[in-house]
Amino acid sequence: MTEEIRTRRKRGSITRAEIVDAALRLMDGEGESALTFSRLGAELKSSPTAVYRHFTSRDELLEALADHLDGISLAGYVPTDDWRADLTDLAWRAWHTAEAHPAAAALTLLTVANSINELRAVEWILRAMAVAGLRGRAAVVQYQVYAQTVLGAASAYGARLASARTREVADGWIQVYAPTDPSQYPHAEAAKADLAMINYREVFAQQLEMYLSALELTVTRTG
Amino acid sequence: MTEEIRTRRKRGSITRAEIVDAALRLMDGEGESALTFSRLGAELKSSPTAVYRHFTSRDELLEALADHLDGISLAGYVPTDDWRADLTDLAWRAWHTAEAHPAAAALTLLTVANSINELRAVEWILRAMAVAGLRGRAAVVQYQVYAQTVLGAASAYGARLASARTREVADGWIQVYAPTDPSQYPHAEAAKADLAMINYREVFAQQLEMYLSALELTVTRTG
DNA sequence: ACCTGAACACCGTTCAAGT
DNA sequence: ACCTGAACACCGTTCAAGT
Repeated sequence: MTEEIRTRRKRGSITRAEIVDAALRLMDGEGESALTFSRLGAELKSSPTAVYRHFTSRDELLEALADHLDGISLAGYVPTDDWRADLTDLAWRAWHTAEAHPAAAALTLLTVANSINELRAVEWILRAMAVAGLRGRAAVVQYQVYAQTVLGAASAYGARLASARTREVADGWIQVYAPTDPSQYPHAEAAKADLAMINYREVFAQQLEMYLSALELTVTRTG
Repeated sequence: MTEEIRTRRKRGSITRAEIVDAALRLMDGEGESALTFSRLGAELKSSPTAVYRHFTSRDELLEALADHLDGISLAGYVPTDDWRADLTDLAWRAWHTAEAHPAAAALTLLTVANSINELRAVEWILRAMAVAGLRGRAAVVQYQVYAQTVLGAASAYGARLASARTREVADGWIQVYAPTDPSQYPHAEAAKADLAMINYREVFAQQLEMYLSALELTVTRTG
């Protein structure tokens, strides 16, 4: 039993950025369930309710967290004149962010944040589409297809890592399917060993390559 | 003020299927926040704790819900010898399930359920890959790419519909981006009108078509 | 894998009062 | 968009007792 000693925090000493950092640290360490006002207060060495001076609700905090993850992904990114290299770079940045912050990525990557770093991402992706030769509606549709492909895969990866971490299962590998009556599922049964050995990074690499090839085909057919 | 009258439910009169149906009805009507033991009890005309005789936790109920959604998607599906038609059919079935049950789809579609209907889906998709000419590891990787593409898009769609429903925003259209300094984001600024008019069904159709074309190319190159 | 009501530890949020 | 502690309505889960 240690005595809880806490000196009153000075007026204005808590910032939104500090709160978002604390929230991310909690989720990285112990998953989504660790993100409570009580735990945040302890992490910030303040009262749990102090967070309400900076965010009106838990949802608003999550929106800020989504923007923060976008910011992490984009940090240091510099566009080039090679659209395919740029879209590959941006995709792996999202993937690595999900890998570093799985619980937060699973929770926020699929929601539209309408925030500043999301806008920066939109700008860079649309720029790459323009370099590829796409304009107007076609460029916007491809932005959506690209974003859906990358963010869907990254957040699924985050969800798998987060649930694996809480269930103490090995990372990156799918669980084995164990049908009660294998003869009813011949293809799944035959693929059992390969299903048990899937590496998600390789699947993402394949998915990205297929999308970019299809995009290149679309572009050359149009241009 | 109406008097709450509830007769004791008979032993064995509550089934897992009935509970899952009630859970889905609650989420369809009022979103994820409506899925509480208290609301479930009211829906089942039973004690909230009766659910614990059939599921050991809320998480286990969600796993059963995930399986139920897979079952809804597959209902009436009959495979053919046209792999491209089959993969298109299965993809739109997932999409329409997300459209009919957005909150439940957003919550469960991205998690691995390891359940019977998920196994049925794996079997049908691997069968289509086999018809396309893929075997072994290559078939399993393509199963993963396909599933990630379709489920990522469907659950993102569900999440958007669910948040639009709770926020009373029009369905199927993206919110307008409103940058504070438009000149910093020239491509996003120029695409503003098109971004505001995106139809997600069309984006999904495009994404699916691009994946299937890329798959066809892979297959013909290999075979 | 029977159904119920009371109880427990917790959670997000509000608000009057302190600096 | 200041920080705190008490309070409120709720939530998932447990458990002894009823059928």
